[in-house]
Amino acid sequence: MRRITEREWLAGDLLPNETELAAQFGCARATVNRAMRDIANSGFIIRRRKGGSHVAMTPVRRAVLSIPVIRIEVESSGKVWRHVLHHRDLEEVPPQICKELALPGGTKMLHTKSVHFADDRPFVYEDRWINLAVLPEAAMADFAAESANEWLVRNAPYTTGSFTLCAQLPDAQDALHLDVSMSQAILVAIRTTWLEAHPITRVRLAYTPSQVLQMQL
Amino acid sequence: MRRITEREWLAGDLLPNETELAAQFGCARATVNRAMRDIANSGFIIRRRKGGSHVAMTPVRRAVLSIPVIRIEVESSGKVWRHVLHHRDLEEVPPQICKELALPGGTKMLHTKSVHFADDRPFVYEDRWINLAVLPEAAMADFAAESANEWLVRNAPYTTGSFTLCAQLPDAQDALHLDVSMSQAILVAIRTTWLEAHPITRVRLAYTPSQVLQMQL
DNA sequence: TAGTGGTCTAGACCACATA
DNA sequence: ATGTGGTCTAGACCACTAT
Repeated sequence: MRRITEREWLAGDLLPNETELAAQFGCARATVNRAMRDIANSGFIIRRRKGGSHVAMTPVRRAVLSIPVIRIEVESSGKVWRHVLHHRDLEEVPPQICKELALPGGTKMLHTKSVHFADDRPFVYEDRWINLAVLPEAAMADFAAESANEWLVRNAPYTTGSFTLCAQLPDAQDALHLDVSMSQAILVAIRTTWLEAHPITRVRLAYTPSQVLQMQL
Repeated sequence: MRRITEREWLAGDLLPNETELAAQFGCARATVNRAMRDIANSGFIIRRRKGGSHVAMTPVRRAVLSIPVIRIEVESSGKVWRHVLHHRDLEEVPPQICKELALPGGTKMLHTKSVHFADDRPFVYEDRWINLAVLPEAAMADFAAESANEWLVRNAPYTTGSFTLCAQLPDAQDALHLDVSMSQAILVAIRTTWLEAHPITRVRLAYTPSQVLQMQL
């Protein structure tokens, strides 16, 4: 790492192999392997069998966003979390969302709408669809007592998912629930999770205008 | 992992220790260690010496955003990338940014402004500060030929950084350079990178309104 | 104080991609 | 065909921290 950050080894350069580095550092090959695997995970080098290890040409810069349960997110900033369930019904899924989830048109899912508060100020407005075909227990869950967000984290392990972020102007519902004007930009996150090939849940989160997302490089 | 995703081991449960698991799987303890370290890194378990390994209470879900060089980002969507440098000057850094970078007020840095195009349509407007104290070579670089974005990726490895996303309405400069109205929400990313304790660069990227950020869970 | 994970070693065999 | 990283082993000692 020192040789890379101090530009002694430049982008594209071939590094010595593990055996050679072990000799240089006077340690076992396994120790070098462990270190280089960590460095490769962090994106600074590219490793290939037979090809050797190279300093990454365009260090793949990755930002990692931690997504805690919303209650934890609020409470960890020292505020009091509260949650109001506005809507809960079995409904036909809009065509666009059906397409997103690769489901046939006219499928019905559990639709919930709720607002999370931080110190009695709206924090995020959540519009969620839950697939009862995969998760029938959700029909019995009391989402007024435990938020759907938290219930799902505890009860619905997933194998894959996607997360999309965009900037929008609040629609009428967003503005009403977040208590903001319709002329301020807000962050909107759309998240879907899947258990193998089956969609579990699709949620749209509308954040209040002051919210930012902080990530670590 | 199977026992966690199939909810045989629930949130908070104590896992057997490494020696016990090695016996169960009929492998060496080092192999169990390697596997559990990976699982801990992916957020499913929490490990503590003497305390043992527990299934994470609120699985910290992480979304990973890949940040390629902007030219690559444009070209990988099949479009032609082009780049125009509008401004390049040694200037006094505004107080707010000085504070952000933990620099004394009145520090001077290289200030560049440029627009990246995709198929001749504005893609992102970049407003960047570069710390010549850490990176004197940047004073000589021709950012009209190679974008500052790309030059820095090739020439300025960093050790830490932060990445902040927010939704904003374009200011006059954004609107002008991106050729959009000032009443559409846009995504704005602010990114800083550091080499140890020294700030290298601070950039604000204003995206066009249609842009979204896609991440993998 | 004792038990856990963290780390390292010296050696071995294997899978894979490249020359 | 060959050299590289990938993985595993059996053992050892250490650092941390819960009890």
